[in-house]
Amino acid sequence: MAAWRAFLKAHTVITRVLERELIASHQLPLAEYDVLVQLHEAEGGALRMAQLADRVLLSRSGLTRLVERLERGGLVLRQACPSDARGFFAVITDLGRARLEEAAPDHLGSVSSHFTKPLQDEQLEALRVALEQLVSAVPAECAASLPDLDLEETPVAGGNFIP
Amino acid sequence: MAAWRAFLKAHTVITRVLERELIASHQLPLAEYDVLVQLHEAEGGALRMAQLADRVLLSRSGLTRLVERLERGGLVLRQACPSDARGFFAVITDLGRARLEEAAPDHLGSVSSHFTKPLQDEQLEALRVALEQLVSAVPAECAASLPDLDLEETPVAGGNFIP
DNA sequence: GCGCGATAATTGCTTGTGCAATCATAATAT
DNA sequence: ATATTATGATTGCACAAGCAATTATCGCGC
Repeated sequence: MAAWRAFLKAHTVITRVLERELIASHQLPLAEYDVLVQLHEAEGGALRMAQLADRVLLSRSGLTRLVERLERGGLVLRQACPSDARGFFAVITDLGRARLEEAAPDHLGSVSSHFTKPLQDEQLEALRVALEQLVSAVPAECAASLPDLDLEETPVAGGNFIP
Repeated sequence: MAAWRAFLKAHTVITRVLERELIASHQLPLAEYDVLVQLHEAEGGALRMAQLADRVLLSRSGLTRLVERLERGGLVLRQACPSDARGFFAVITDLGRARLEEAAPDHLGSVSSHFTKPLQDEQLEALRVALEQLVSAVPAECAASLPDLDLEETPVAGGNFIP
């Protein structure tokens, strides 16, 4: 139980600090930063909406609006999927990459100082293992009842992006 | 970095599952449950608003409305502090205790099956230690800039409750 | 080929939440 | 004593996010 409390507290505290720091230094909310990272890491800088939603741990509707905001800011654009008329890609723009590369060092620094550095290497590794264990331990029934949160990567029709 | 991602994912996934289960079984959001627990554990079933806010990891304004809701439901009541006319106590009612005792077993079961049980005892203990370390590692300047989140328990004027 | 269930994404709606500003009261200093 | 500053709590406001319902399209069975 103490562990559970610590888990909740650590999450809120660290999350808030990181968000503050990222906004202070680059006017970029964490959620938006995360989208940029995921797109940047993805092949062709593009990802289907559903996949992206899974990776940034957001409901599908939440992602729709988030991408909307980013599109307004010119950091991302939406592009219809050629092979599936229902699908859309979110694609990172040059401006998006620029902003990301600008913000990344500071944010990585924040994560390091508030998450990585305070722990010893073995502690960090143990943490990772334990947390991944927790996620994969969530039984299938539960996962199913969570509308918008896939635990395993779900492949999406329409394949990968061809720019 | 993998550890950080795992941390975020574990939190969202587990948190959502627990919330769903608690609502499904007892129509009780996690935040409200948490308030009841904190009050129940507190001496006299009462806590000053600020203290309560810290314990449930909520901003002060957030807590104001949360207590408002609970008061409407009759699970909690607000009571003026005799020694400090600015202060208020949130006090758990009998109905509140009843609802809590009703919900607690199921919720504890949920925490156990999604958090405690999947880990070995040593893992869990290591997790607790690491997470507490993280929280206490947050530097004072950062903590100060977080408006509504005290890391150390702050004593509050007006002392404890005398029913 | 046609209809029917599944799937991708969005939209309406509601709600919970943090921040900044506010009000009232207490504590402190002069 | 009084003025100034600090503190406890609340309110106005804006916003992000989930859920449920909707729309459009795909793919399967017959």
